[in-house]
Amino acid sequence: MVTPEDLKATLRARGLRMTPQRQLILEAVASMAGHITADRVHQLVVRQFPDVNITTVYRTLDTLDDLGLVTHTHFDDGVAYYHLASEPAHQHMLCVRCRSETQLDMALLEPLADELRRRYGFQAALGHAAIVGVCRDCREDDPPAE
Amino acid sequence: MVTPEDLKATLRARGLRMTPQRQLILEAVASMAGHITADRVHQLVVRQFPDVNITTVYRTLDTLDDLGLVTHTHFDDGVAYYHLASEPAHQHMLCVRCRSETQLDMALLEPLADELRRRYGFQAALGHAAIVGVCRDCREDDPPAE
DNA sequence: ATTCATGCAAATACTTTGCATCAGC
DNA sequence: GCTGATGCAAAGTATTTGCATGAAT
Repeated sequence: MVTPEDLKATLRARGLRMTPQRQLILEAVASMAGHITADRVHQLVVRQFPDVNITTVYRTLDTLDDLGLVTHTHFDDGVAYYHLASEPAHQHMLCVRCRSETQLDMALLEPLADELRRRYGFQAALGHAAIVGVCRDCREDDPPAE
Repeated sequence: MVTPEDLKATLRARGLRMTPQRQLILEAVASMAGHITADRVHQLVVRQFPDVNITTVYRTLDTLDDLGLVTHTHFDDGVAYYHLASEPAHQHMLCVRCRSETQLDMALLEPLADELRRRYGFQAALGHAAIVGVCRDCREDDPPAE
């Protein structure tokens, strides 16, 4: 859990300032167990402070990402989904047919990450993009080609 | 290699029509060894036929995707990158620091795909999204946290 | 002749930028 | 008071939609 004091300290270490907006936006991300979009963060923040601008939300999420407090993930729609960096690493599988999401044990990705590191020296952020495909139920209805 | 006749046959099987635009757009995708964006396809097509509209490019790429002649991939910028479906399956690793791309042997992803199929019944399209991370050279300059 | 495909313009969704004002330190 | 942060408006990028015209069958 990231307290306002933690946030302030982290900001100051970089010469940045603590503001109510930054605190609110971090709290909004934290309030969401899973992922949240900039737009949704804005909706939540505006309930309490109607004048906070969506621009500030984008800028702040970017700042928090730089600070390492949050990270973001892309599904297959070009939208950035944010979550707390302190959350346990995880991954999602997204069914392109029914749009259902299945949470995934990150341990399954470790062997691949190790292999990429060993073979290519590449430090893969495998949680960064959701895995898309076709889920079991949809395959039963109409199996994909491959 | 997809000939105009192949295209026509594939289209007709679905009650769709053969048009010069569709042929040109498919050729543009084929001409590019790797990935190509809708915008880039448009640039290529317009050289020969200046009046072809970008809307038609988007619609046609979508149609070709439905027909299974092309597929698309997302990197980390929300842009769709297209390539021929008949190309050998492959994958890219994208360095978020230097934006360099490394081609990847798809065989490395097979174990993971198998595991996801076995455990979750999920047919993953692992080539659909690039793997982002930090490449060897950038790690040497400034290693990432994890 | 029918009906799908195209071109054009406008709209949409997400995100970024310029700039004057405001507020944290 | 200095300088970074914010709000607002406007622009930017990728993509989609409505509709009248045009072309494939």
